[in-house]
Amino acid sequence: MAKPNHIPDRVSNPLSCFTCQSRNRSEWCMLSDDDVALLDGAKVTKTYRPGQIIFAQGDLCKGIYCIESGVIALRKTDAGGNSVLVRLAHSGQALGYRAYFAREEYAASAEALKPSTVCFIEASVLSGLLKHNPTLGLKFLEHLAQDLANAEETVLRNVSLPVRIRLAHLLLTLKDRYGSVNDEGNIVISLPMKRQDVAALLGARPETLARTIHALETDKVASFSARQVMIPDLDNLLDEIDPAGI
Amino acid sequence: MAKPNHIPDRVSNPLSCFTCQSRNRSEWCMLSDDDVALLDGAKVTKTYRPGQIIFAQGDLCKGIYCIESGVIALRKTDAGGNSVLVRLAHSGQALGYRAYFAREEYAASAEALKPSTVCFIEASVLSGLLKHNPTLGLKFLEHLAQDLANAEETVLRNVSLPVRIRLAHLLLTLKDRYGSVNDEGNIVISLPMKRQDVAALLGARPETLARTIHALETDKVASFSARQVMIPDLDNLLDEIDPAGI
DNA sequence: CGGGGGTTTGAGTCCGTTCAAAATACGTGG
DNA sequence: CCACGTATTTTGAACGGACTCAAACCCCCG
Repeated sequence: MAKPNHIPDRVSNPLSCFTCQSRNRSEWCMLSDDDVALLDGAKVTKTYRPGQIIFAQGDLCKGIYCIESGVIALRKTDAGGNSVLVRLAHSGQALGYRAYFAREEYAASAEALKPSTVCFIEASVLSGLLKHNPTLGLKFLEHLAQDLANAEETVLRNVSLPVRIRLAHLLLTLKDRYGSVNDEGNIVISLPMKRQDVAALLGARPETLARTIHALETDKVASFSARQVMIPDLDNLLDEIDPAGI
Repeated sequence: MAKPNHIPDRVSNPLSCFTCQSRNRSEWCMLSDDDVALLDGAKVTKTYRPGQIIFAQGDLCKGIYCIESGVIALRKTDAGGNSVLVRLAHSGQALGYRAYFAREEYAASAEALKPSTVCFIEASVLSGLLKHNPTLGLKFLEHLAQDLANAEETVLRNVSLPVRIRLAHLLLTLKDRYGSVNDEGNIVISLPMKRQDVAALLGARPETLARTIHALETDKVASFSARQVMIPDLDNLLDEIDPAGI
């Protein structure tokens, strides 16, 4: 009677919202102690292993999720089976709020890329908090507005820039979260996903990505091995994005 | 001392928010009479002729706009001069709320495509209304969430569908707002924009659009003349989008 | 040590782009 | 209302980036 692998583990003794470090970096940071207590009592915490699905595109939205730790990919697929990776979500970020506020079904699937702990907050609890706390709504407004800016930026980049430059842009943003500097002073990025997903994030095929990676290595801009990216000189990468160096 | 053409006309005797038909179709529909009075007293109404700019990408956001009548294009341009048309906005819709809620500069320019009347509401007035009316914030949350869904849908379509099918999709949505049926029972769409803008909406070059239009005409799906599109049989258009007819 | 998913490579094709020129529509002033 | 100049749209030819399909290669894991 082993548990099927696709069922996440319910955490029986989860972290309290009061001590949750992620909360301070999230939209919940301004809640009163009473409201945090409410949140804490209502949340359901689960853990997901890489590949497990938190919610699937088309599912009814019954609340929103909050990532305590881990990395989640939001993947969107069309009728023809084509798919893109909309974005990555990290600890402290909410999940599923778009569908919640639009009163729609999920327009994307959420899949754990790393072992992740995620709390679920039911719609009724959330709507209570929102009525109670006007600034909570404003936080979500800010978040959605920035998501929208990112999405529109992506539209523009996808139609106007070749894959090579889009990849350079992506490495630059991944560097901030997943980058470090090694002994030789090179920037090293530990990618949280496989090649397929990097391609899906760029709106390109895996084959195209492989070729583009090869080209960047030939030009000494970056070297890739498994999920490690080494960038010997950041200026070279920046030159990709802005050849003129303006 | 004629007024320069790029300066919009300030309307000295504008329509009251109480009688504004557009308000009922907008996020403002649920305001109390007191709040409508506040809005009415604070708004500044201007008219714009085709080509005039309501706000420009990079400008500081000092409030939001509300379209009383007309058609506005939101255009986004990158450093290299590439640009896409993000969306069209119509009477009853707000403008510039993304920048307002994200506390950012405008990420796109708003340009009148048709003669348009637009009201401006200052940030201080708006923030007062938002504090006062939690449901106003929820309305904007819903709007932003739907905008985000559209933007992500656009990302997916742009990377996975050819221009021809994207154009078919576009015609289908334009039909709802700009379409009518003529004497012979054909659907006729009066495009509110020039070819360049249709291309920018598809994320394609004008030349590509011209060729694609030619192809659709050859296949008897639609015929284009100036800004009129005639669709003799809607099924043909639907077949473009879903060739299998599933 | 043998699968099997993921990645890479190769060859060929297609779609969309670029650049240039011709045709057409448009607005403006006479 | 027509003529003119300008902007837009269309057409053509050639190029190129990304895709498809297919096979080989590689890990990684059982």
